[in-house]
Amino acid sequence: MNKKIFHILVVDDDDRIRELVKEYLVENNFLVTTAKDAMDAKKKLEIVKFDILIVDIMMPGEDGLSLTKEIKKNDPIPVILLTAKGETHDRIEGLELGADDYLGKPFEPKELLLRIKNILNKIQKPILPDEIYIGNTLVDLKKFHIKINNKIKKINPQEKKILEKMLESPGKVFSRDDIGKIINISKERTIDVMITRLRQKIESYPKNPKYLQTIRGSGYVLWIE
Amino acid sequence: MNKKIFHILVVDDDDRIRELVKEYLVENNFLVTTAKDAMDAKKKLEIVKFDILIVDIMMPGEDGLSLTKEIKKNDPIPVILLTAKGETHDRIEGLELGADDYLGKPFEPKELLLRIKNILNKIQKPILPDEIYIGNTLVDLKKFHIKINNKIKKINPQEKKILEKMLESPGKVFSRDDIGKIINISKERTIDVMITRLRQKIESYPKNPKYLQTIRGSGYVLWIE
DNA sequence: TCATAAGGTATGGATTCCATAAAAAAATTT
DNA sequence: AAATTTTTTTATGGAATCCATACCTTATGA
Repeated sequence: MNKKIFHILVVDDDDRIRELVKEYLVENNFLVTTAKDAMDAKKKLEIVKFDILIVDIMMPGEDGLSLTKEIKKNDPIPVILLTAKGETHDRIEGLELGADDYLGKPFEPKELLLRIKNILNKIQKPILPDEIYIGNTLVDLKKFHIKINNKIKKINPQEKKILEKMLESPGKVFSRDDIGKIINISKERTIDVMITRLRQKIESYPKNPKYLQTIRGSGYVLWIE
Repeated sequence: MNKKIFHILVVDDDDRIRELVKEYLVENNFLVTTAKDAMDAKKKLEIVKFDILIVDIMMPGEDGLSLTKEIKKNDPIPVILLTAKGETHDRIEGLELGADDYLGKPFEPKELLLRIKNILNKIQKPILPDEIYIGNTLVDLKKFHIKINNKIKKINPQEKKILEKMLESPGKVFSRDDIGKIINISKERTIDVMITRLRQKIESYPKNPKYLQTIRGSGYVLWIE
């Protein structure tokens, strides 16, 4: 049985780095395509589906941050940003934009490989059906709908994201940190608020939650029956 | 805006014609591979997946008809046959064998291009029936008509294109980018406008769209019931 | 049982995103 | 080339959502 071969797109204007990275990754059994700038990258993204993107922040023309932002709008593809030494601000901005990881230049190829594997581990997500039951509550993630007691309620994108993740692992305790990572938020109260809202939508008696429960000191769990 | 690049295999024993056709198609943004006889062609077909085949009927060794027949047994790939002048009988036989089109030599490259595009158009799109219902709204794409509440409204070419694509995948979320690709537009507001106009035509209550809905942050979906 | 930590929620400002009217520009028909 | 239709842009207001804060409630264990 063969493992799936992952296809990586490396976007960097520096020929040397591009080829070096490519060579190293190919040695490690990845399929690698390179692009020398944002335009080139977008062209290739339209034609082929990549599993992961490695993007240099500093590039002539459209820069890596902007490219990442644009791509992430339509595609949840994982992105690793390459930043020149000390670009702390960019790093933060990059992560906020939805980059999944970053790596400061100069870097050890081995380190890059590590990050890639790390990300690939994470993305092996089970595919959820469009309609899922939580007790008698019908959740339609695609439509952003919840049907409870014959009433239809709408959920918003953030709520959907959280629900989606929790539905992938019913019974698993999600710490606030976990949830924060899903929707890029850190304040604890804010996360509580989102949970409250979700309860209002999926529970018949939100004050006595049956499915979306609090684990004091640890976080929240979702039970689906 | 970039389109998918199609890969064409040209099979002809005549070097001159092979190169001429190749050159012309490459100029028109196709990826072209050539083969000088049936054996050569089959070898290449095993290695790479082509989108379309152009085959000369008259060839030393296995001829074009036989080759077509053989290939079509395993692969529904579209084939255009090239026939010498006056080979009427072959033409008919060729079409019976499953060739998708034929072209009599000598031909204008432009004519070949036309046939290719014609075929690619067909295989690209799932075929929709002429009349489709969206709820109680009757859409006739061919006539550019929409019949809603017993009134008939006209849709414009662009509107038709969008509707067509969305009807091919009801329930699929189309990002503005997706829609932009359909009609070659990039401005987001412009796309909003087209959606608004479509709503005016297919929805009974355009302000509360039931079928053509907005997915905030993601795009638009069309539901047909 | 009381003090304290942890969790719940109502509220609202800021921001982002979307709808649409109206006008300009382009394409098409007459 | 005038008229008409269609496409595209622009401007604006409004709505949805995000996110934080303040204040309230509940659980826990000393």
